[in-house]
Amino acid sequence: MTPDGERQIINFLLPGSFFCLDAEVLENADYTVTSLTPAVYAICDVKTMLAMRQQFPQLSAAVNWADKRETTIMMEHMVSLGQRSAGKAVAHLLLELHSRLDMRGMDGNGQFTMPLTQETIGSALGLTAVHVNRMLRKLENQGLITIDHHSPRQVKLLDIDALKEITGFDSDYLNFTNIPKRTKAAFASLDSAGNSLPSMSRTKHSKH
Amino acid sequence: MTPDGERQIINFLLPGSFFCLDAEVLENADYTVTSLTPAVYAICDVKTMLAMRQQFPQLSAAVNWADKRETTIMMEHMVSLGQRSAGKAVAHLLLELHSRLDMRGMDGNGQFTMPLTQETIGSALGLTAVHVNRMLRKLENQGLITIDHHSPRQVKLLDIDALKEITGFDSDYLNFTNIPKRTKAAFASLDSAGNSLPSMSRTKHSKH
DNA sequence: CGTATTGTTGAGTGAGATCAAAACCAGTGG
DNA sequence: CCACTGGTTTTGATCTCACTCAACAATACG
Repeated sequence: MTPDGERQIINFLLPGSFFCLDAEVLENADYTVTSLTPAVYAICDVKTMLAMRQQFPQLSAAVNWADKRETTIMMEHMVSLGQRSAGKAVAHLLLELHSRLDMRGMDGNGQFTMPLTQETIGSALGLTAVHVNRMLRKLENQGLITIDHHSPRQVKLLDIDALKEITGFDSDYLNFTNIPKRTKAAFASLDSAGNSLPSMSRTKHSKH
Repeated sequence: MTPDGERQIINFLLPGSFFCLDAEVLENADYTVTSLTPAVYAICDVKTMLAMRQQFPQLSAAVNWADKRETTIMMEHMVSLGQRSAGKAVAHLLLELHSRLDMRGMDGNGQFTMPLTQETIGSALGLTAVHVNRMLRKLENQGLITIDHHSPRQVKLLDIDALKEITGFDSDYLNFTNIPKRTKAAFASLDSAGNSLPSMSRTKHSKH
């Protein structure tokens, strides 16, 4: 929140998300977490977390993977905030939510329940609720989406390919194929080599 | 970069920054890193990194601390992109750069060298170079800053308190007092207790 | 020097904000 | 079952901040 009462939504947590991982190393956060729906969550205290990281390095890496994925999504949100027009930003967000839910099997071909109000969408994209409304209506008039406002709010993407084309949506930033080969290789060699520290880092100089 | 050639700058790396830590767990990044000035950097391969994390858990936590700090700065940039007016966003960025350099002793009372062009600032804040120019000129006319455009570009903040007041700048998000007590305590107890996994996580339910 | 990059300024335009009012809907309580 | 309430969506009219286009000045650099 800003001093004058505006808020910026940083990210949307979906089922399966880790959050507040910074509590491990940061004294206090300058953000808050609120739930838009009833939700189930688990708290893991710092001591447990750090013990886990020491005893199960690969599990620790997996947590880092999930964490970095959230950061990547944040970056994509920054692109929407800074570079995309209102219409594209709204459509992009719908595609993102659809994609993230889809890979957990939580949607049926383009349709998903979306508990976000237009005001909430606006707070995420830096737009007013009024303008979000106009953009949604435009997408609906273009035959790209339909929205059923009866709770629970349902969104249906009618032409995903067209939406992707319009917004330049590239799902690569969501579809990480899990831990990369180099990471697996590193763990494998660490297991066999008895944990000796490999080569020192190299120092390089960049041109302007 | 977007398909239509626009770019969004995610963050500015200053001397001492870690970057591309996601290479540990992500196959490929959808961002690039470029240097605006000659720079010196070191590469640490994944294997070395993971070995370090296993052998020196506290060093690992320190790296995570630096990493989370970057994420916090990104969040503040999202606030600028989504909620702040152009003038406030520009002033806020100047205050941030000043603060970050100040805590490394790289500025002299409000003055620092800033290799960013107005186009670069625009790409970070979602503004055009022309409008960044107007905002900078306004700040200068208000007697809040001066800029010397002879290379190396010098910025001087004449009234930091006024700038903070105007932009709602709160340096808390930069001034983390290093590792928090709970983290230190966790490490201490882990050292003495022989690394047994403490209590399991608790599951909770949130209301709507 | 000459050329490319960066900064500056003005005039006109437009995307999105603001203000305001009405319709719709989900709960609540009588 | 209905009236009442608060939150959400919808639409119109107006305004404004920031963009676009364009020209020129200043500076950097080979």
